Amino acid sequence: MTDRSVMFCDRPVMYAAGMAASVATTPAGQRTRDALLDAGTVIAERHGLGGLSVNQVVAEAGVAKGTFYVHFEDRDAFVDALHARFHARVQDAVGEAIADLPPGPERLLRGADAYLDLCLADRGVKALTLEARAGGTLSTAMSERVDRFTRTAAPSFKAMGWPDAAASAQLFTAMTAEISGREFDAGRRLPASRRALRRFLGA
Amino acid sequence: MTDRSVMFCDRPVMYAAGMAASVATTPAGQRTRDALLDAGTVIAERHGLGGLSVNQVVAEAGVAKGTFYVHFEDRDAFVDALHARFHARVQDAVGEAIADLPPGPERLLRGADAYLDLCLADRGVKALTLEARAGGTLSTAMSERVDRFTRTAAPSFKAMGWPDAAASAQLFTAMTAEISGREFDAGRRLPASRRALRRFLGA
DNA sequence: TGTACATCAGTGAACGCGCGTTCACTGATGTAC
DNA sequence: TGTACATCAGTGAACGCGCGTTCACTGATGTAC
Repeated sequence: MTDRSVMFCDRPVMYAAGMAASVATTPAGQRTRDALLDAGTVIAERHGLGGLSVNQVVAEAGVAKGTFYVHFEDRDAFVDALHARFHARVQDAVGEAIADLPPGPERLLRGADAYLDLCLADRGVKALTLEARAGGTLSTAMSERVDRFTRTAAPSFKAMGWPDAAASAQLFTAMTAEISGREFDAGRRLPASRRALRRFLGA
Repeated sequence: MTDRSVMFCDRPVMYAAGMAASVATTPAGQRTRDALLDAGTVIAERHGLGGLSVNQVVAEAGVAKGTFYVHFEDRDAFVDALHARFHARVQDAVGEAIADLPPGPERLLRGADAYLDLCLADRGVKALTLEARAGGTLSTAMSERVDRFTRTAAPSFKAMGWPDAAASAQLFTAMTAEISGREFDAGRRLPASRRALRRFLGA
C-alpha cells in the first residue's frame, strides 16, 4: 500500500479556521450532519426527492462519501430526516402565526400565508411538500407527518359549519401546496393565487 | 459464434395464436407499441413516473429490451408518449361529460367527476397526474398539456363572477388531483371528498 | 509539562447492481417474377 | 405454383455509467498518569 497520509492533507477540512467560530456552541458531528441536510435540501430543490443521490449530497456538502454513513444509516433515513426537519420548521412557523386565532377561515388563511412565506424564504423545500404527495417515494413516517399536519386544519372547517371537515382540510392543504409550487417556480408571491384560495373558503 | 437460432425459438411471440384475432384490425407494430405503453402504465402505477425503468417496462410487456427502442427513441420519449396517451383519454372523457353544459359550477363538477371516475376505472394513472406536478421529472411538453387542460376550467370561474379565474382553475385542478390520488389509494370513490370539492365551489 | 492511549468523525477506494442505450443479427411477411 | 429478394419488427448480449453501501484506515481531540 502506498503512503496514504497525503490523502488526508489536501483538504483543509472543518477543524480548521472557518469553523472555529461556531465550534464552541455546536458539537462538530452535529455541524457536519446539518451541512449534509442543508446540501440535501439544495439537491432536492434541483432534482426532487427521487433524484436526490448520496453522491450529489456529499459533493454539495463538500465531504467524503463515507461521512454520509457516519451520520445516516442509509439514503432512506436521510430523506426521512430531511423531511422531519422541514416539517418541524413548518409546524413552528405556522403554529406561531395562528397561535392566538380561534378556529375559522382567518386561522386557515394566516396559516397558509405563513406556510407559503416560509417556503419562499427557505427555497429548496418545494419537493418536500409537493413530491411527498406524489410517488411511492413517500415513506410511512413521512406521510404520517403530512397527515398529522393536514388534520390540524379540520377544526377550522368544523367551526365554519362545513360538513366533511377532514376531506376539506385535505383539499385545502392540496391547494396551498399547489400555490407553494407555483410561487417557487415564479420566485415570488402570487397574490392572485392567494386571493383565489381565500375565495374558495368563501371568505 | 454459437448457433443463435435457438434464441429466437424459445418465445412463441405475438405472431402466433393469441394475437391472430386482432391482427386483421391492428398493424403488428402498433400492437407492440401499445403493449409497451400499457406496461408503462402498470409500472408507473406501482413505482411512479420517476421509478419507471426500461427494464421493468419490457419485463412487464414480455418483449426484449431492444424492442423498446424500435418503438421509442429513448426513455424520455416513452414517458412523454405515456403522458400524451393518458391526457388524450382524459380530454375525451371530460369533453364528452361537459359537452352540453354552459360554463359554471355544474360544468366544473361534472368534469371533475368524469375525471375522477376515469382515473378509478383505468387505474395506474395516478402518477401521471400527481407526480407530473411534482418533480423536475416533468418535460416541457408534459407541463404544457397539463396547463392547457387546466386553462379550460377558467371560463367557468369567469362565468361565476370570480376574479382570478386562472388561479382558481389551477387550485380546482389541484384539488381534483388530490382527490384522484386518495381515491386511487382507497380503490373506490370518496364521496366526502367530492362533496367537499363541491362545497369549495360554494355550490 | 510531557507521554501514552482511547475515542470517534471523517476518508475514499472498491464492491456489486441496475440503469439506459447500442447494434449485429433473426426470421416472419409481403412482393416480383 | 415456386423461388429470390427486400422490408422491418423483434432480439438479447454487451457497453459504460452512476448509484448505494462497505470498510480498513487516518488524524485531531480529550483524558490519564
